[in-house]
Amino acid sequence: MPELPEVETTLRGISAHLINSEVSHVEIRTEKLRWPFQEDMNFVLRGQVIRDITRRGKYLLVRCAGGTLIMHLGMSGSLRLVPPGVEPGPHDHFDLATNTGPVLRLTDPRKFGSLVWTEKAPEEHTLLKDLGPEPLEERFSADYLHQAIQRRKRAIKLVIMDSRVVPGVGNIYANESLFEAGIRPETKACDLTLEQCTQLVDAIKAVLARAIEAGGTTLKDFVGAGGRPGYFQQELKVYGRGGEPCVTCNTVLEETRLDNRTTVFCPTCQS
DNA sequence: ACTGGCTCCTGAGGGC
DNA sequence: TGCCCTCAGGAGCCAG
Repeated sequence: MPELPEVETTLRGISAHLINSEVSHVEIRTEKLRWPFQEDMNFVLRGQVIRDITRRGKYLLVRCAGGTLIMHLGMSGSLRLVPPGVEPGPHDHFDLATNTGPVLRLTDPRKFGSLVWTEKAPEEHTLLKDLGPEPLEERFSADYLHQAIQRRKRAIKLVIMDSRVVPGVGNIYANESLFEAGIRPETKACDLTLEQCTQLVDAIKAVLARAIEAGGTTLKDFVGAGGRPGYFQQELKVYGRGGEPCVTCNTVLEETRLDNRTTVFCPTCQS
Protein backbone atom coordinates (compact mmCIF):
# COMPACT_ATOMS: atom_id res chain seq x y z
CA MET A 1 0.00 0.00 0.00
CA PRO A 2 2.14 2.74 1.20
CA GLU A 3 4.99 4.30 -0.63
CA LEU A 4 7.28 6.94 0.79
CA PRO A 5 4.68 9.74 1.03
CA GLU A 6 2.18 7.55 2.87
CA VAL A 7 4.86 6.35 5.28
CA GLU A 8 6.02 9.94 5.84
CA THR A 9 2.41 11.01 6.44
CA THR A 10 2.06 8.22 8.97
CA LEU A 11 5.30 9.22 10.67
CA ARG A 12 4.18 12.83 10.99
CA GLY A 13 0.86 11.74 12.40
CA ILE A 14 2.20 9.49 15.12
CA SER A 15 5.59 10.67 16.25
CA ALA A 16 4.68 13.60 18.47
CA HIS A 17 2.17 11.43 20.32
CA LEU A 18 4.64 8.66 21.04
CA ILE A 19 8.04 10.25 21.61
CA ASN A 20 9.12 10.02 25.25
CA SER A 21 6.36 7.51 25.97
CA GLU A 22 7.17 4.22 27.59
CA VAL A 23 5.93 1.00 26.03
CA SER A 24 3.65 -0.63 28.59
CA HIS A 25 3.02 -3.77 26.54
CA VAL A 26 2.48 -5.07 23.05
CA GLU A 27 -0.28 -7.32 21.80
CA ILE A 28 0.18 -9.67 18.89
CA ARG A 29 -2.93 -11.21 17.35
CA THR A 30 -1.55 -13.17 14.45
CA GLU A 31 1.12 -15.78 14.09
CA LYS A 32 3.07 -13.99 11.44
CA LEU A 33 3.09 -11.11 9.04
CA ARG A 34 5.84 -11.28 6.45
CA TRP A 35 7.82 -13.30 8.96
CA PRO A 36 6.85 -14.96 12.23
CA PHE A 37 7.00 -12.56 15.16
CA GLN A 38 10.04 -13.02 17.30
CA GLU A 39 8.92 -14.79 20.41
CA ASP A 40 10.25 -12.33 22.95
CA MET A 41 8.71 -9.26 21.29
CA ASN A 42 6.73 -8.37 24.39
CA PHE A 43 9.70 -8.93 26.66
CA VAL A 44 12.11 -6.78 24.67
CA LEU A 45 9.66 -3.92 24.07
CA ARG A 46 8.04 -3.65 27.48
CA GLY A 47 9.48 -0.71 29.38
CA GLN A 48 11.32 0.73 26.38
CA VAL A 49 11.20 4.50 26.13
CA ILE A 50 10.56 5.75 22.60
CA ARG A 51 13.29 8.28 21.86
CA ASP A 52 12.48 9.09 18.27
CA ILE A 53 10.63 7.84 15.20
CA THR A 54 12.24 8.22 11.80
CA ARG A 55 11.80 6.94 8.26
CA ARG A 56 14.18 5.23 5.88
CA GLY A 57 12.66 4.56 2.46
CA LYS A 58 9.38 2.86 3.26
CA TYR A 59 10.55 1.68 6.67
CA LEU A 60 9.55 3.35 9.93
CA LEU A 61 12.10 3.18 12.71
CA VAL A 62 10.79 3.40 16.26
CA ARG A 63 14.01 4.19 18.10
CA CYS A 64 14.02 3.21 21.72
CA ALA A 65 16.68 3.41 24.40
CA GLY A 66 17.59 -0.26 24.06
CA GLY A 67 17.00 -0.89 20.36
CA THR A 68 14.86 -0.11 17.35
CA LEU A 69 11.57 -1.49 16.10
CA ILE A 70 11.77 -1.60 12.30
CA MET A 71 8.31 -1.48 10.74
CA HIS A 72 7.22 -1.95 7.14
CA LEU A 73 3.62 -1.64 5.99
CA GLY A 74 3.84 -3.92 2.96
CA MET A 75 1.06 -3.55 0.40
CA SER A 76 -1.92 -3.05 2.65
CA GLY A 77 -0.68 -1.95 6.05
CA SER A 78 -1.52 1.17 7.97
CA LEU A 79 -0.85 2.50 11.44
CA ARG A 80 -3.24 4.44 13.59
CA LEU A 81 -3.33 5.82 17.09
CA VAL A 82 -6.34 4.67 19.03
CA PRO A 83 -7.39 5.27 22.63
CA PRO A 84 -6.80 2.31 24.95
CA GLY A 85 -9.66 -0.15 25.04
CA VAL A 86 -10.86 0.18 21.46
CA GLU A 87 -11.92 -3.24 20.18
CA PRO A 88 -9.56 -4.54 17.46
CA GLY A 89 -10.91 -5.43 14.01
CA PRO A 90 -10.13 -8.64 12.16
CA HIS A 91 -6.96 -7.26 10.52
CA ASP A 92 -5.61 -5.41 13.53
CA HIS A 93 -2.60 -7.63 14.12
CA PHE A 94 -0.43 -5.62 16.44
CA ASP A 95 -0.84 -3.06 19.23
CA LEU A 96 1.87 -1.14 20.97
CA ALA A 97 0.42 0.37 24.14
CA THR A 98 2.06 3.25 25.97
CA ASN A 99 1.94 4.61 29.48
CA THR A 100 0.82 8.01 28.16
CA GLY A 101 -2.38 6.74 26.60
CA PRO A 102 -2.38 6.21 22.86
CA VAL A 103 -2.13 2.74 21.39
CA LEU A 104 -0.26 2.35 18.12
CA ARG A 105 -2.29 -0.16 16.09
CA LEU A 106 -1.16 -1.92 12.93
CA THR A 107 -3.85 -2.98 10.46
CA ASP A 108 -2.74 -5.11 7.53
CA PRO A 109 -5.23 -7.30 5.61
CA ARG A 110 -2.66 -8.90 3.35
CA LYS A 111 -0.03 -9.43 6.05
CA PHE A 112 2.89 -8.40 3.88
CA GLY A 113 4.08 -5.94 6.48
CA SER A 114 6.91 -6.62 8.88
CA LEU A 115 7.97 -5.82 12.42
CA VAL A 116 11.54 -6.52 13.42
CA TRP A 117 13.34 -5.59 16.61
CA THR A 118 17.05 -4.93 16.46
CA GLU A 119 19.49 -3.91 19.14
CA LYS A 120 22.23 -2.83 16.80
CA ALA A 121 22.36 0.37 14.76
CA PRO A 122 19.32 -0.02 12.48
CA GLU A 123 21.12 1.35 9.42
CA GLU A 124 23.38 -1.68 9.62
CA HIS A 125 20.48 -4.12 9.70
CA THR A 126 20.15 -6.42 6.68
CA LEU A 127 16.84 -4.81 5.75
CA LEU A 128 18.30 -1.32 5.61
CA LYS A 129 22.00 -1.53 4.89
CA ASP A 130 21.77 -1.69 1.09
CA LEU A 131 19.15 1.03 0.61
CA GLY A 132 20.07 3.85 -1.77
CA PRO A 133 20.15 7.51 -0.73
CA GLU A 134 16.93 9.09 0.51
CA PRO A 135 15.25 10.59 -2.57
CA LEU A 136 14.42 13.86 -0.84
CA GLU A 137 17.97 14.44 0.29
CA GLU A 138 20.72 16.13 -1.65
CA ARG A 139 22.77 12.99 -2.11
CA PHE A 140 20.06 11.73 -4.45
CA SER A 141 21.20 13.69 -7.49
CA ALA A 142 21.37 13.36 -11.27
CA ASP A 143 25.06 12.44 -11.02
CA TYR A 144 24.29 9.74 -8.48
CA LEU A 145 21.46 8.27 -10.54
CA HIS A 146 23.41 8.37 -13.79
CA GLN A 147 26.27 6.53 -12.14
CA ALA A 148 24.01 4.04 -10.35
CA ILE A 149 22.17 2.92 -13.48
CA GLN A 150 24.92 2.84 -16.06
CA ARG A 151 25.13 -0.96 -16.09
CA ARG A 152 21.44 -1.63 -15.63
CA LYS A 153 19.71 -2.86 -18.74
CA ARG A 154 16.27 -3.23 -17.21
CA ALA A 155 13.47 -0.78 -17.79
CA ILE A 156 14.06 2.50 -15.97
CA LYS A 157 10.72 2.13 -14.20
CA LEU A 158 11.84 -1.12 -12.58
CA VAL A 159 15.19 0.39 -11.63
CA ILE A 160 13.70 3.39 -9.83
CA MET A 161 11.46 0.95 -7.96
CA ASP A 162 14.57 -0.91 -6.77
CA SER A 163 15.18 0.24 -3.21
CA ARG A 164 18.94 -0.18 -3.60
CA VAL A 165 18.80 2.58 -6.22
CA VAL A 166 15.94 4.73 -4.88
CA PRO A 167 14.17 3.66 -1.70
CA GLY A 168 10.57 4.69 -1.28
CA VAL A 169 9.36 4.87 -4.87
CA GLY A 170 6.67 2.30 -5.61
CA ASN A 171 4.35 1.72 -8.51
CA ILE A 172 2.24 4.87 -8.23
CA TYR A 173 5.09 7.34 -7.91
CA ALA A 174 7.28 5.57 -10.46
CA ASN A 175 4.53 6.01 -13.06
CA GLU A 176 3.89 9.62 -12.04
CA SER A 177 7.57 10.59 -11.94
CA LEU A 178 8.30 9.16 -15.37
CA PHE A 179 5.35 11.04 -16.82
CA GLU A 180 6.55 14.26 -15.22
CA ALA A 181 10.06 13.65 -16.56
CA GLY A 182 8.80 12.83 -20.07
CA ILE A 183 10.53 9.43 -20.12
CA ARG A 184 9.00 6.15 -21.31
CA PRO A 185 8.83 3.57 -18.51
CA GLU A 186 10.33 0.80 -20.64
CA THR A 187 13.45 2.76 -21.63
CA LYS A 188 16.58 0.81 -20.72
CA ALA A 189 18.05 2.46 -17.65
CA CYS A 190 21.58 2.53 -19.09
CA ASP A 191 20.32 4.47 -22.10
CA LEU A 192 19.29 7.50 -20.06
CA THR A 193 21.37 10.61 -20.66
CA LEU A 194 22.60 12.77 -17.80
CA GLU A 195 20.04 15.33 -18.92
CA GLN A 196 17.24 12.76 -18.57
CA CYS A 197 18.58 11.74 -15.17
CA THR A 198 18.33 15.38 -14.12
CA GLN A 199 14.72 15.52 -15.24
CA LEU A 200 13.90 12.24 -13.56
CA VAL A 201 15.54 13.12 -10.26
CA ASP A 202 13.77 16.49 -10.23
CA ALA A 203 10.47 14.78 -11.06
CA ILE A 204 10.84 12.16 -8.31
CA LYS A 205 11.64 14.82 -5.73
CA ALA A 206 8.77 17.05 -6.86
CA VAL A 207 6.16 14.28 -7.05
CA LEU A 208 7.09 12.86 -3.65
CA ALA A 209 7.09 16.32 -2.07
CA ARG A 210 3.68 17.19 -3.50
CA ALA A 211 2.27 13.85 -2.38
CA ILE A 212 3.54 14.37 1.16
CA GLU A 213 1.98 17.81 1.16
CA ALA A 214 -1.35 16.25 0.13
CA GLY A 215 -1.13 13.68 2.91
CA GLY A 216 -0.39 10.78 0.55
CA THR A 217 -2.57 8.86 -1.86
CA THR A 218 -5.72 7.10 -0.68
CA LEU A 219 -6.76 4.42 -3.17
CA LYS A 220 -8.91 2.15 -1.10
CA ASP A 221 -8.77 3.07 2.51
CA PHE A 222 -5.37 4.41 3.41
CA VAL A 223 -5.68 6.86 6.25
CA GLY A 224 -3.03 8.80 8.08
CA ALA A 225 -2.61 8.23 11.78
CA GLY A 226 -5.24 10.83 12.58
CA GLY A 227 -7.77 8.98 10.45
CA ARG A 228 -7.69 11.47 7.59
CA PRO A 229 -7.34 10.16 4.04
CA GLY A 230 -4.69 11.50 1.67
CA TYR A 231 -5.66 13.66 -1.25
CA PHE A 232 -2.91 13.04 -3.79
CA GLN A 233 -5.08 10.64 -5.81
CA GLN A 234 -6.78 13.76 -7.16
CA GLU A 235 -3.45 14.86 -8.61
CA LEU A 236 -2.48 11.57 -10.25
CA LYS A 237 -1.84 12.17 -13.93
CA VAL A 238 -1.27 8.65 -15.25
CA TYR A 239 -1.60 6.03 -12.51
CA GLY A 240 -5.02 4.41 -12.76
CA ARG A 241 -5.85 6.42 -15.91
CA GLY A 242 -5.01 3.98 -18.72
CA GLY A 243 -7.33 4.62 -21.71
CA GLU A 244 -8.13 8.13 -20.53
CA PRO A 245 -6.81 11.31 -22.19
CA CYS A 246 -3.42 12.73 -21.23
CA VAL A 247 -3.86 15.82 -19.07
CA THR A 248 -1.27 17.63 -21.19
CA CYS A 249 -1.95 16.65 -24.81
CA ASN A 250 -5.18 14.63 -24.80
CA THR A 251 -3.57 11.54 -26.35
CA VAL A 252 -5.07 8.32 -24.99
CA LEU A 253 -2.81 7.00 -22.22
CA GLU A 254 -1.37 3.53 -22.84
CA GLU A 255 -1.45 0.78 -20.26
CA THR A 256 1.09 -2.05 -20.25
CA ARG A 257 2.70 -4.33 -17.70
CA LEU A 258 6.32 -4.29 -16.58
CA ASP A 259 7.48 -7.01 -14.22
CA ASN A 260 3.78 -7.76 -13.74
CA ARG A 261 3.01 -4.26 -12.47
CA THR A 262 0.54 -1.99 -14.23
CA THR A 263 2.34 0.72 -16.14
CA VAL A 264 0.68 3.77 -17.68
CA PHE A 265 2.25 6.40 -19.89
CA CYS A 266 1.52 8.97 -22.56
CA PRO A 267 2.92 7.84 -25.92
CA THR A 268 3.16 11.48 -27.02
CA CYS A 269 4.63 13.22 -23.96
CA GLN A 270 7.02 10.42 -22.96
CA SER A 271 9.82 9.40 -25.32
C1' DA B 1 26.65 -8.00 -10.60
C1' DC B 2 22.36 -8.30 -12.50
C1' DT B 3 17.87 -10.57 -13.94
C1' DG B 4 13.50 -12.98 -13.80
C1' DG B 5 10.41 -15.71 -11.37
C1' DC B 6 8.23 -17.10 -7.20
C1' DT B 7 6.33 -16.28 -2.83
C1' DC B 8 3.79 -14.64 1.19
C1' DC B 9 -1.85 -13.10 2.15
C1' DT B 10 -6.70 -11.30 1.85
C1' DG B 11 -10.37 -8.76 -0.49
C1' DA B 12 -12.64 -6.49 -4.33
C1' DG B 13 -14.59 -6.61 -8.67
C1' DG B 14 -15.83 -8.55 -13.18
C1' DG B 15 -17.72 -12.30 -16.13
C1' DC B 16 -20.65 -16.14 -16.49
C1' DT C 1 -26.44 -16.00 -5.62
C1' DG C 2 -22.16 -18.37 -6.21
C1' DC C 3 -17.87 -19.55 -8.38
C1' DC C 4 -13.65 -18.58 -10.56
C1' DC C 5 -10.55 -15.49 -12.40
C1' DT C 6 -7.42 -11.39 -12.15
C1' DC C 7 -5.65 -7.69 -9.84
C1' DA C 8 -3.92 -4.71 -5.81
C1' DG C 9 0.21 0.82 -2.94
C1' DG C 10 5.99 -4.59 -1.69
C1' DA C 11 10.16 -6.84 -1.48
C1' DG C 12 12.98 -10.84 0.09
C1' DC C 13 14.97 -14.89 -1.74
C1' DC C 14 16.79 -18.05 -5.02
C1' DA C 15 18.61 -20.08 -9.17
C1' DG C 16 20.85 -19.02 -13.42
